[in-house]
Amino acid sequence: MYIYDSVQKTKREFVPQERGKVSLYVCGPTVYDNAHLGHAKSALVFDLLFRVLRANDYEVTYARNITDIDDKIIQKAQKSGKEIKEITDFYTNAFHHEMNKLGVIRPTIEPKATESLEAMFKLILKLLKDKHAYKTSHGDIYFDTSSDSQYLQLSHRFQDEDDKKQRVEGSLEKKNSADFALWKSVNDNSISFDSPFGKGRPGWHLECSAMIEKHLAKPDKKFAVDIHGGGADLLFPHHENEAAQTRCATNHELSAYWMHNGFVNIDGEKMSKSLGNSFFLKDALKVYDGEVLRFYLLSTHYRSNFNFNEEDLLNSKKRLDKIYRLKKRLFGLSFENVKTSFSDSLLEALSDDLNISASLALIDEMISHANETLDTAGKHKQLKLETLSNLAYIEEVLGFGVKNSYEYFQFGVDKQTKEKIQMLIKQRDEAKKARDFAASDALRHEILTYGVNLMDTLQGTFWEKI
RNA sequence: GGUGCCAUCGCCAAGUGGUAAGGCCGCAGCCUGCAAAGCUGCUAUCCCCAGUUCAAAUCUGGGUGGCACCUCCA
Repeated sequence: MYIYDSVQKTKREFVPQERGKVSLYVCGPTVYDNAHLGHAKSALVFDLLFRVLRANDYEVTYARNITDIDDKIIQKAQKSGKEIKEITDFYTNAFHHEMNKLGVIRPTIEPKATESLEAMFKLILKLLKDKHAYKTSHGDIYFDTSSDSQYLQLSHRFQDEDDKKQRVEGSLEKKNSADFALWKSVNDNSISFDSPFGKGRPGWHLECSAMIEKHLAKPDKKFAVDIHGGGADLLFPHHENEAAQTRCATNHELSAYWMHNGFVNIDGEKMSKSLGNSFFLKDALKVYDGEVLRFYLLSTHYRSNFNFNEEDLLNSKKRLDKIYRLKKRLFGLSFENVKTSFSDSLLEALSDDLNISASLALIDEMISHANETLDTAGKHKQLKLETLSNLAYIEEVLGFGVKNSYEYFQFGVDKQTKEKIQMLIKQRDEAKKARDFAASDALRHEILTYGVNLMDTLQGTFWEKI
């Protein structure tokens, strides 16, 4: 398996620290609002990585955190008068529900910040003891970036001297402008946690380092985890800061490989609430089948920036449709797993830094070949078994084609409409039998007004939502 | 201003030194009562200029254009 390491900026062979075992940590959502398409993209990319690692016979421990301590959450709580937990539980549940619809497998561990406070205290105490952190007169604790000679090497940056002075003069008793809060003390009645340093709240960056130490890190290894992932924007400052804390507080580096997924734009513009084009996943899921979104969001290489637009989504759906039509052609056949060269090729493509394009090309070729053979030699049993196995493999590794074909093609059509369509199809079949093509075409026209396409096959007439 | 990324057919998009994958759209044909679906065939020399090389979309230099990050952010 090969992975592009966005810190070393090269694609290199993936070798885990422990033979056959992989630890993977991905920065998850802050649960103060609904998940948007960018969250979906990130979750999907690492879901694919998770699946591909497992298909390569690795035993994977995959942790994706839930940030449930955050200023935005607190603001929301104060404004709405709700309890913090009420808010974070709501959005955490919504997130899980939506991920489920996207076919995202639950990570092995989903640590929460609120459950990792002890691990955070431990890190802070160690950093204070070793003079990598300092306390201000207000009781805040900062990480001293000048105490880490390797600071900024992860994100390949250097410090701007002028900028540095300006910002430090500005406020906060910070030693260096880049110093970041490990602990923010709270003196009033707002929400806080008790700690060895008094009441306060942890800094965001600390959370991930602490969870990794608590759940994944092994003391005798050079790196805390094998792979650390997240959105491209997290490389700096979030990952830089995480890496610095871990490096200074423990005897290991944070991660052996770093993976960053590209951003999702909408119609060429960055998603943002101020622009009003923020596309919440829950809204997209009302209009599109979760798997269509999964397929579309995964259809471009994970490192590229992704430009979301409806036209591309619909084109992409046509490609997924082909998988389901083939599946439909083989409906009812008993499954029997057969080894094929296709699965090897597919895994090879995916194992090359998740080369999805090469994988989809292989899938399309497999589908065409299967359809061609089924057209000419419909009773080709071996081919049918192989094709079923291939489709099963695609389901397992890519999560495409996991639904029932008929349900897939009827997404978003209510029961009443379905019955109506069935009735019209029945009438049309009768007209066809009577060779009254004028009547049959008129009925087809009527059915079309429901946004439905008809297909006459040897097995009968089927319909698909367009 | 600093740092970095990208530029391949009308659209989406692989390939990163050995002579351009795949999908959508389009055209022709097979199949079909007609369609749809499916199948077959056809469609690009890779932003521009210069260089390195037997060989470059792929490496180097210079342009042009787009984008991201610079301490809220997947």
